[in-house]
Amino acid sequence: MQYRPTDIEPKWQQRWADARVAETDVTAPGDKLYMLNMFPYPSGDLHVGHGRNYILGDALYRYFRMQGRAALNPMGWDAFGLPAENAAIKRGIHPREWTLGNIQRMKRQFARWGILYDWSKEIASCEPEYYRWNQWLFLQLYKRGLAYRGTAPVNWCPQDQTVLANEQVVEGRCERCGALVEQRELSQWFLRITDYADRLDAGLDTLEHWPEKVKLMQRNWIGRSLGADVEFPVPVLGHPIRVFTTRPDTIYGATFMVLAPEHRDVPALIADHPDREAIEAWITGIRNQSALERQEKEKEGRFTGRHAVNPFTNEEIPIWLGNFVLPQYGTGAIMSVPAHDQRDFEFAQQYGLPMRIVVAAAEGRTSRPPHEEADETSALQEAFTFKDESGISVNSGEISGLPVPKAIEKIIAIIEERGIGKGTVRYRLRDWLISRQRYWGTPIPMIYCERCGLEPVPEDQLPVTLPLDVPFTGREGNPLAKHDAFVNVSCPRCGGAAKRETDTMDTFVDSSWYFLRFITPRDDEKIFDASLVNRWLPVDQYIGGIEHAILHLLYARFITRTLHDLGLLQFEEPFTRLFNQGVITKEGYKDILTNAWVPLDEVVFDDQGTALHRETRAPLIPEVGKMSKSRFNVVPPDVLIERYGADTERVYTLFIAPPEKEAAWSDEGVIGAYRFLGRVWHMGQQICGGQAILPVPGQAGLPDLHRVTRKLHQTIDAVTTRIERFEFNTAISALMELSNVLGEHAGANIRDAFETLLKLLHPFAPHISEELWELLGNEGFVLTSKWPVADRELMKEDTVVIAVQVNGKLRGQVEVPAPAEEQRVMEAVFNSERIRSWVAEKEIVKKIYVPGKLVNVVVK
RNA sequence: GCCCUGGUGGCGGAAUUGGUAGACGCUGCGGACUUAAAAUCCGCUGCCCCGAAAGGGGCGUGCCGGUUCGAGUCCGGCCCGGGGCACCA
Repeated sequence: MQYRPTDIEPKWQQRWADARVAETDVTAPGDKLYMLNMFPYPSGDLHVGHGRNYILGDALYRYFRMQGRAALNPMGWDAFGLPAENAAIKRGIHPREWTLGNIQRMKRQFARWGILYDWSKEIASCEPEYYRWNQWLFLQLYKRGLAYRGTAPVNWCPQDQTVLANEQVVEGRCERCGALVEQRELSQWFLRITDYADRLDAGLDTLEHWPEKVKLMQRNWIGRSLGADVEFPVPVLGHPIRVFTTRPDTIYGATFMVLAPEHRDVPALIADHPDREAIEAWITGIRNQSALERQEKEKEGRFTGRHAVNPFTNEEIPIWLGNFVLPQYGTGAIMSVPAHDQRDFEFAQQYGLPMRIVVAAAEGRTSRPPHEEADETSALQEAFTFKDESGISVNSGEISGLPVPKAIEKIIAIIEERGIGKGTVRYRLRDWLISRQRYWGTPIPMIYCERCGLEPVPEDQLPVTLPLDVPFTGREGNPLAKHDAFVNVSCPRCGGAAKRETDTMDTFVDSSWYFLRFITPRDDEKIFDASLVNRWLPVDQYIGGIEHAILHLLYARFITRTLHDLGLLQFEEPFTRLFNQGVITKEGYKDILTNAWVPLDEVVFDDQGTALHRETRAPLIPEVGKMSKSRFNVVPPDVLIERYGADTERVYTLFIAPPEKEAAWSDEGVIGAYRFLGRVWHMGQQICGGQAILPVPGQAGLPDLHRVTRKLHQTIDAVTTRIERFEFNTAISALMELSNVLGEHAGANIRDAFETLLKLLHPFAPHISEELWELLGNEGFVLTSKWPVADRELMKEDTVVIAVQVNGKLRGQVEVPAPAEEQRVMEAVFNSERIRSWVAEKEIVKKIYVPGKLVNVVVK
């Protein structure tokens, strides 16, 4: 019987569904294991690139099931967001309808891939049953002062008519639509994530099973830096200006001060300046710049005409304004040490400001700066940082002679003693702006009353339901604001007329706690059952794309901590193990002239095989990129499954490359996986048809079943350890090797070995595994059978081939019975004619024996 | 600029602690089966040289150098690709 995947796959998918194999009773005892794939945004159709993520998770899930673990593997939908609203505007479909339709399609696709989720726990963030807990969570944070309303310059996307988070601005453009982002001052809702900056940073050290890369990205994002706040007296102001520095040890070298143009003392400083108007105009110009513009501008400054006093040298130092000083970071003011900070150096060079060297290279440092000895600052070409033991303080009073770290310690002590500042820690992290002027999101449960002011919606009135009957024009901001019945409410405190908040929440709020809801998804009394959640969480294995390495994971870690502080959770880190899979790329065609991607059906080839654009006859270049509709390089799973089956897609997807790496899809490569499964299929048919009991003539006239057994146990061992290490590609290659060995013994009694192969194959190709398992007369699912255990004794080889080297060059090999004892190996080596000829008449200096591997004879 | 990665055949990729580089798969070539094609099966396939053949020799993991009996793996210095951050004081 021919291997026809389409004949068997739907049948098994149905059987797994009917038997509810993936449904987990979270109240039952057992060795719990919580697996989770990041819940997807239901954007519609899935391609094979998406498949990698889910196939990987499913393979792992099936493996753990067979290991006897009580594994939970739920799935849901990150269902709020902009694309649904855009679809409504463009095509007149209601966002809800569009979203639910996509969910149905994607669910069907998951089933076709043979992926098992516990659908009894399905959640969708756009349903009131889910988002009411978003609102509840918001109210708890509000009560604790962790949600607040603030005015801030925000990134405004003129195209989408909405506010974007810093992280949604990529190179000054909207992450979604690519429009140039503008700066606007708006009143917004924030979550005080900066209160947790230290804990979020410190917590990274406890995440042993997270990729180093992700931890590093988080660490950089939080941007913890240690330093000191120091006050510099400013006689003309009557109060000092506070600066933040990470290098208080260089304070003797602070020869000027630079303020952000937005600094609050600037108006007073320039009040009497003869060119006041020109400076004010310059400041206004900078204020109107977008973040991108400001970043790209050269360093530029203006002298205020005023001076501060360096509290250590007691010198008067000029106060400048500089576009490179950021108002949001530190105190918006810096002390400039041009000799030891590159930015200050450049600024000083540009405006001819003085510099003083206060750090010298330590003894024994190989590269010494040119100015040494002479204190010749003019010889400096760039700043010399020396931020560790390689630097020694000089010309710095009481800290002179100390290595930099010691000097920092001591100067902070002095600063604190003198009461002019203190050691501080600063973070790059900003508070999380969650307001969105958008319809398709969770309404923020707040009310504005003219008499009472800001009033939270009482908890017993939740959810604040998102009205469905709104117009979608794509203009003039949020459609919710035009829904009178939604907006006009009575104040929960005084009962008078009041207005509802029309901002909705950033969808990252939805995804910052969804993993908690999966345990008790239908609970309408509370956000989750704390005792069950504390048993099942943290998530044991979280799987998702690297694109969520910073924001989603950081927000989830933050919200988990706030719930911990509310006394609901006993843990602070939501995900114990994290795995980020790589993207799948595929070649597409790009027009040389316009640099635009060209659909495949518009590509023709000339005699030389050069790709041409059918329309214009312009040459095209093949280019590899992430699969996306705009690149016309997607591989739809339907076509693939129709032709080769889901098992083939699964095996190929996992075989193509190590899962964390980027992988290039190859249509030819798929055939290899298909052939492999075809061979397994035929072997199964033969064994089932009784062709398996006849001995085939081997070298000794009999099948080498010993070799089969050995290979089988080696494979059990290899597949098991490789799955545990996420080395799916080599796990599958081990199975191919086993199937090749079994193939050589096709006529022998390999039935037991073959059944074990089916088990090992199950995580990767579950349908064919179940089908052949049943064909061989077995009861029950392979999925619910027990994962085999390797017998180390049976894995051992009978003979050992020892490589023989002379002076490190391979000169031959000898075969000895296992175990390869040194004496026997050496005898064999020197009995070999061939090898003796290489060492003949030379003095043997040394013999090196590596057990079971090689012998190296060193001769003179 | 800073940080993190990676560089192995025509291609995707294998290679515990330094110990026979190229597993497994794709492609390509040759053969079997077939009226033919597809599918399937078998063999060969890193490069170069000697040989009719059996066989033998040399080179080879981005480049240069070092340590070692022995280096894809360790050390030093470069070159190139990918990703993240980017005036964060």
